[in-house]
Amino acid sequence: MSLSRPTILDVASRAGVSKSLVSLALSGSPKVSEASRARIERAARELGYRPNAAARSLAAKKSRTLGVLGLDLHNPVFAEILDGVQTEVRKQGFSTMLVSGGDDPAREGDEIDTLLQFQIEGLVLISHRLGAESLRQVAGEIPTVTVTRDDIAIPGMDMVCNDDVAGARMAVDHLVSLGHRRIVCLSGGDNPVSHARAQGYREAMAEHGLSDDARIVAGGLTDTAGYRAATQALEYSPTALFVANDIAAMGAIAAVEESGRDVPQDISVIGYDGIRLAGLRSVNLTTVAQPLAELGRLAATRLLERLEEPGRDSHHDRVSSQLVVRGTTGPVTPVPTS
Amino acid sequence: MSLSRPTILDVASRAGVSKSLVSLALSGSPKVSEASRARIERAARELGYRPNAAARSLAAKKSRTLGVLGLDLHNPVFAEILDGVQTEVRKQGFSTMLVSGGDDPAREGDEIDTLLQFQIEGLVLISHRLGAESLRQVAGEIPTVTVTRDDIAIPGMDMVCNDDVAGARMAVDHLVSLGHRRIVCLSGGDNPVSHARAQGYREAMAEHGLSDDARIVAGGLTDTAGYRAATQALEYSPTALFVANDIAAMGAIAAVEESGRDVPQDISVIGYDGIRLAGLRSVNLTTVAQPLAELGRLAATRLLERLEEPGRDSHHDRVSSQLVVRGTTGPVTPVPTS
DNA sequence: CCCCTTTGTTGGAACGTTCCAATAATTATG
DNA sequence: CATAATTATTGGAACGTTCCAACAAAGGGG
Repeated sequence: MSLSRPTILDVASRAGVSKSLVSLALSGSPKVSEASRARIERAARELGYRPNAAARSLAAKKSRTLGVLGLDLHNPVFAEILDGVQTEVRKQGFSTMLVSGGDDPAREGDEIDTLLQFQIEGLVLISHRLGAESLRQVAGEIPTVTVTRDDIAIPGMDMVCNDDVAGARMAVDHLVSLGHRRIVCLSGGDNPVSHARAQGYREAMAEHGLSDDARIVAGGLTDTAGYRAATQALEYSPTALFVANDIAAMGAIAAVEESGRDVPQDISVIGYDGIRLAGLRSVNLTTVAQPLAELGRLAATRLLERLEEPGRDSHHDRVSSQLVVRGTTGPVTPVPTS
Repeated sequence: MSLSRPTILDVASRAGVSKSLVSLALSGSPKVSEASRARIERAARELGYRPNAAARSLAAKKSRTLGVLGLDLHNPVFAEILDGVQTEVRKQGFSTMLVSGGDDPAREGDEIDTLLQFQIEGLVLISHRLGAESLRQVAGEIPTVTVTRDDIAIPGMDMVCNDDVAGARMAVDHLVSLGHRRIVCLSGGDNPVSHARAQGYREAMAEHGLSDDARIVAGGLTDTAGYRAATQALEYSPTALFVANDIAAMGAIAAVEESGRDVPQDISVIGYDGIRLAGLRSVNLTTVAQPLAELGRLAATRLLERLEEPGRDSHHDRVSSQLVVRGTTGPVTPVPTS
């Protein structure tokens, strides 16, 4: 048993060629004779040779690795986007290095630093909380693409997101088509995404001539935030709730049910995001589904394109979301005014 | 604006010292004078110097990076364990490189290969599907710890898991204490974890003198598998279901409710794992909770310990799980035999 | 005041690759 | 059959670190 890993030199001497030829052969160069290639491949296999990524990256000055910064692994939205990113990145022969910021926004900077130490060639930012300033700085240093965020445009940085305003409208349209008028919006708090969704709600309500019925309750993007906001929203005796995201919608449903009302019999609830969880049988949530994996795939594609062609203009993709009707929305039932 | 990143040499010349001293200073060696240290740190800061991890790993022959192989990012169990791993690993100044196998078990081998190319120093395997053969081979090549699996003992490999047999017993004990007798187990299919949980069920039923009531229905670990298995289980007209994991339990609840029965009024349901999701208000699932983050933290600790002391004996930790009573289990309601 | 220790500091040799210019071997061309 | 053109192969110089042995400078003891 060998003490240390075999290197390219071991392979070379076993195959009876120079290290350079081994390097050439293993990288699939066409100018290696069939005979040599076969012997080299055989030698490599026999020795269990595995290239040293650190040495490769050092010599080639490129790591063929992309960094991904995500907010939080528990967040299903993040997990599903990441999945799309990974798929595409791998397909193109790159690797992925993943870090997550956790609850401390300040740590996101450190995490990016770690990624840069590993000589990543590009950076995917998923639902991050970087300010315009830091974002600009990062994007200046390395090709960057952000996903789910389109509030800050930076030259040379690509953005991939869904159209939150349009999505929110779809949600409202759906509810209105079911006969709802008293639709309350449970907002997701003070962040760009939630603002856009609330904006779409307002616009759609106006279009339907329901501006007077429009009510926005301040909430958040978590289960408990949804619960609290819904509890508060019940004071407006709504027939439907448009909630800023799926997780909060689940909290809202719990609040509605605890108040003795039935979903969707008494109150319809619609979420946003289209996480898998929403499709589970016992959840069965109507929602505006973003093509999450597709967002990730697209982000990876844009980033890899930019690596090919560094100076190109910023791409700004807006993919369209889709209404997925499940069991938490239904027609208004006429209130027995007895 | 400089064309390429500053190196240690740039820092050295700016600080007026040799590259060696910079290296020493930046790695916190005590044998650097205060004056030099200050100047070096200042120079590094001014240049925006960031060490090149590839070069460092090459020269030092260690990467200070751990690899993590997980089954699937969507799986909340995995995400929560990973969280624990990351926390601990980072605390010790290591980085983490994450890959996931996806649906194809064969790809897990490739993924490990990628990790090894990056010169990872240790490997954390979370709910993987490697066979004994490959597992032995991997563990022979690199310090390895597996989480949530204790069926294959390999010398030099550490294992961290919960006691599934004991956990399943707790579930049954809980149900029995509520007066249940006709408790059906929805198994999680043909894998070591599910076998252990079914085994615990059997043992507990026997202890309570309920062997004659014991029924195991073949299921799976997904939402739909739980749904189907529950549908089938209803034929035994049970008063309670013990389901192999939380996700399947959610499917089971949907099946019970669709059949017109109420949870927990007519049928109690208990899951296993303790994913956060189970705690959401609208889910509110009673479950046997594994300390998932703790499992991850412990795995990382064991692995890092092994790096310190390579030859040591295998550790085999079995952490205990905890019953978390929520809203899906309740006392048996006497059947109106009318 | 010389030698010895301690404290700082340094240059050079790794580490395992890739890349390039140079060479060797082979085939085509006149 | 010599020479040119092509095709295969090679050695050496990077890449940016760490580590080590060696050296300089400064105190301390005799």
